[in-house]
Amino acid sequence: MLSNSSKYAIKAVLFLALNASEKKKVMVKDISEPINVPQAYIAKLLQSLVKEKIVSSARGPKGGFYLDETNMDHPIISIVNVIDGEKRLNSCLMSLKKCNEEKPCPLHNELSASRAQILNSLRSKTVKDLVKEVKLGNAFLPI
Amino acid sequence: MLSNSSKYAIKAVLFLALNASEKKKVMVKDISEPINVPQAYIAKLLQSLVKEKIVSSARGPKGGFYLDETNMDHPIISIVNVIDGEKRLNSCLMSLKKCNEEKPCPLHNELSASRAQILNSLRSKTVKDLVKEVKLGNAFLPI
DNA sequence: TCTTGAATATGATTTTTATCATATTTTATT
DNA sequence: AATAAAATATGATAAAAATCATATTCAAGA
Ligand code: FES
Ligand code: FES
Repeated sequence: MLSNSSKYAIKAVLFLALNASEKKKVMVKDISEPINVPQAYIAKLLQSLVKEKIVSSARGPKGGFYLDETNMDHPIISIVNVIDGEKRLNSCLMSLKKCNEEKPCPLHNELSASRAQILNSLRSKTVKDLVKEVKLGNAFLPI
Repeated sequence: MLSNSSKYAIKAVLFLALNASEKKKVMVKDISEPINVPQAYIAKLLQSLVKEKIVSSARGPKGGFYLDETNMDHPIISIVNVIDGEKRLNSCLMSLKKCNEEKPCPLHNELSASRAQILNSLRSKTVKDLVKEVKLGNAFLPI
């Protein structure tokens, strides 16, 4: 469904949203441990996210990663798109290509509605939305 | 979502259901071309499926693959389980482990219903069910 | 029973994904 | 300006998934 890398990235972004800010940046080594992802690995993922402006960063002493207000408004799918590419969640369930709506495969009619719902949630839910759920105690960050 | 291998396997099974029978077995080379999967690759997948009794086979001249009546009644998920293993569709969307229902991740509440629907369809729909849809012209086999 | 046509078992190779390592660049602090 | 602390760029290695190759086994038909 999602690659390991995407899962890691989502965890990291949410962790930052909850624990960092422009005036309290967090370094990779303080991210990797609580989210349980190897440091060098999450560092690389974060770099990709910074490049696409999904997260913010600053180097040098007092540097680190954080999310600014615009970062918080990104939909979760944008994280997945950066890490996994656009087509991962989009390909036909029976072939490697995307759905052919005129000639749907036998799984399409059965499953496409559910899949569309998932896509839709990932598109509409922002980092801020998920953070709110965690703050309300309705959801938890898995390690 | 599903691995390439699972998709290939599902295509092959459906192809057999539509084009083979105990008295009209089909050889790998006559399966691989129409479903557009390399021969040696689909051969290996079919061998796994035979071992788990998802498809039937016979060797020697006049041999080949086919589906008998019990094969036709297998749910699609059993194909996926043989090829991808049980946990592929089951892991938590944010971590590598399966859902923790008591402490759901922030994506869980949002997405688990849709995911459960998908699982449910794969569990309830049999090979025979999908074949029927194809025969009715409601669905098509992708190459 | 010999030959031939098929699946099967086994394993090698290639590609992709995941993971690790490090030299370079930037910036706050002294 | 010099130092040190951080991200960044880049690339190496390891593991897993996908793909390819082939020798072996089994069964039908001559
Ligand atoms: S055509 Fe296969 S899932 Fe849409
Ligand atoms: S999907 Fe994460 S806890 Fe269920």
